[in-house]
Amino acid sequence: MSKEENSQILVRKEKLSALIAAGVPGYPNDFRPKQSLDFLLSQFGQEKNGETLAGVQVCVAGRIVLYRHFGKLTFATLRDATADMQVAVQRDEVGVDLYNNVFRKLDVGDWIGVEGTLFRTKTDELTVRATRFQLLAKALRPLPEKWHGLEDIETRYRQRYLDLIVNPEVRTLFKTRSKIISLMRNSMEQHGFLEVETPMMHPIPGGAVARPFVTHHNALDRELYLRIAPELYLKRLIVGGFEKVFEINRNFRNEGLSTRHNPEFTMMEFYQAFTDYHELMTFIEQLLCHVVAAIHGGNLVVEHHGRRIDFTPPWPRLTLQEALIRFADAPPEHTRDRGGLEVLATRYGVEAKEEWADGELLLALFDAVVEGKLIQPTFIKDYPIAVSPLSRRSTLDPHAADRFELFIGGWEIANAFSELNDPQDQAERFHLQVKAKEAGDHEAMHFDEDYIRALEYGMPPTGGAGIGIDRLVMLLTDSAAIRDVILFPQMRSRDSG
RNA sequence: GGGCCGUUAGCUCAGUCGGUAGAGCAACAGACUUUUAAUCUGUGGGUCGUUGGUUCGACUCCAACACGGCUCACCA
Repeated sequence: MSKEENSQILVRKEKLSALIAAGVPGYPNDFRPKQSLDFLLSQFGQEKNGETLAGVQVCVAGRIVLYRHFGKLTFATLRDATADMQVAVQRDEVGVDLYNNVFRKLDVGDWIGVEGTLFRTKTDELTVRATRFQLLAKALRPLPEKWHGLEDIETRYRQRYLDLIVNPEVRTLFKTRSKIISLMRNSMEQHGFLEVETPMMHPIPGGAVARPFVTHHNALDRELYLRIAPELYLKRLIVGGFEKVFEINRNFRNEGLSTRHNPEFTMMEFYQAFTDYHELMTFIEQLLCHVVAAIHGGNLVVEHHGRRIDFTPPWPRLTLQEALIRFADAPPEHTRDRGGLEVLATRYGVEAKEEWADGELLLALFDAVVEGKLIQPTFIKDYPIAVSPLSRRSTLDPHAADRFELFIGGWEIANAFSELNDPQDQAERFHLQVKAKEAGDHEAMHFDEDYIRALEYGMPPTGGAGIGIDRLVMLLTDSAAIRDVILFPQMRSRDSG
C-alpha cells in the first residue's frame, strides 16, 4: 500500500463513486449558506426567557469534524470559518433512503450544507435539527486524529491547510497577524501617510546590509535581485515630493534560516519629511502602543516566553555606550577608546577584528552582550557611522549617526534614522561600501548612481524607519518561532534535498 | 555550517537483552433516537525515513545520506 493510496483513501473514493452513481454529485456548487455558525451561536447560544427556537429556519455550511452515531440519529460537529456548531440529523426527519445511503456514507472532513431549525439538547447545547442536507465537497483523505490532532511540526508547516483545519488556535493566530497589519496600515493612513508599492526586483540590491537572491530576466537578458529592502525607492519618492510614504511588504535575504529568520519576511518601512530620529522614537512608541492595546484589549502588558513585557511609554532611550555600561557592567572609560573596548571584548569572548573601526567593535560587543537582555522596549541610539551607510551624520559627532534601533524581548524590532540627504556624503559612503565588497564582504552595498542622482535633486530633511512585522507578531502572539507566524514558511525540499 | 535529539499504521504514540510489530483514535461489518473524544462486539491495515554494514537472524547494533526539532555561529 503506497503512502499516497492508503486504504482509507480508496474507501473514500469508492464511497464517492457510489454517491455519484446514485445521483449525488460530489462537488456541486449551488448551495449558499445564509448564516455563519458564529452568528447563530451569538444570536441564540444563550437561552432567553420566553424564547422559541422552533420557528427559526437556518441554512448553514461547514466541514464535518466529528461524528456521534446512534443508529437512527447522528450528531455531527460542523466547522465553518467562524465557529464549531452541532448538527443533529435524524433518519425520520430527512428520510430513510437519504439517511442510510447518503448521510451515513459521509466522512469526517467532508463539507456539507444543512437546512433546518434550531433546538436545544438536553445539555442545553444549541443545535441545528436538519430537515435537509447536501454534500458540498467530498474529502478523499482522512483528517488527523480527533483528540491529539496534528502535532508533527514538520507536517504542520508543510501542509499548513491541515494545521488550519484541525488546530483552531492556528487560525486565531493568523487572524491576529492580519489584524496587527491592518491596525498599522490604518494608523499610518490616519497620520497622512500614503501607501505605495515599490519594485520587488531590483537591478541593484540596496537599502540594507545583506546578501540578495539573484534571478534572471530573459527578455532583458540581465540579472535582477529580489529586494533586500525598499528603502532607496521610498526615499526617491520623498525626493519626488511625497512627504509621507509607507510600504508593508516582503523583503528577501539569502541567509540562514532560524527560529527568528525566514528568507522572506515582512517589513513596514515609512519615510516622513521634516522629522528626525528623536521624533520617530515617539511616533513608533505611540504606533506600537496603539497596536498592542488594540490586540490585548487595552492592556499594554504582554506575556512573552513567560516574561512580562510592559509597553507603557515612555521607553528608555540609551546610547550604545550607556547600554554597554548598564547591561554589560562595563566601566564608562572602557567604552570610550580602543584599548578599553578591547579589554571588554576579551572579557566577553568577542573577537576584535583589526580592520574594524571602533564603532564596529562597540556594536559587536552590544550584539553579543546586551541585545538579548533588552526584554522591555528600549531604544538604543547613536550608532557608529561605520555601520550606518544610509544614516545622517550627527551634527555633534562626525563618527556617530542619527540612528536608533528598538529592542523588545531581546530582539531587534525596528531600525530608524534621520536620513542622509547630502548626496556627496552618500556617494562617499557608497564608495566605502564598494571597497568593502571588493575586499570580500558579500553583504556590503553596491554603488547606486541613480539614487545619488535623486539626492542631487534635493531630498528634504527626512526621518525613516523599518519595523519587522513577523517579530512583532511573534511578540504579540507569544510565538517561539518565526515559522509559527508565517503561513507557508520556507522548507527544504523533501525529494531532491 | 557545527553540536545534540528525533523519524514505527491515515493521526498520536509504545516496542524489554538482537529472535520478522503493538495500543488508542481513524477505517470496515454490526448494535444503538440526546451525544459532546458517545458506547459496545468483531475485522482489516506496516518496505519500522533511505542505502549499506555486522550477524545464523536487525525496528533494535554500526556507518553514510535525507528530512525535521533544539542550540551555537551569521543576519532582521
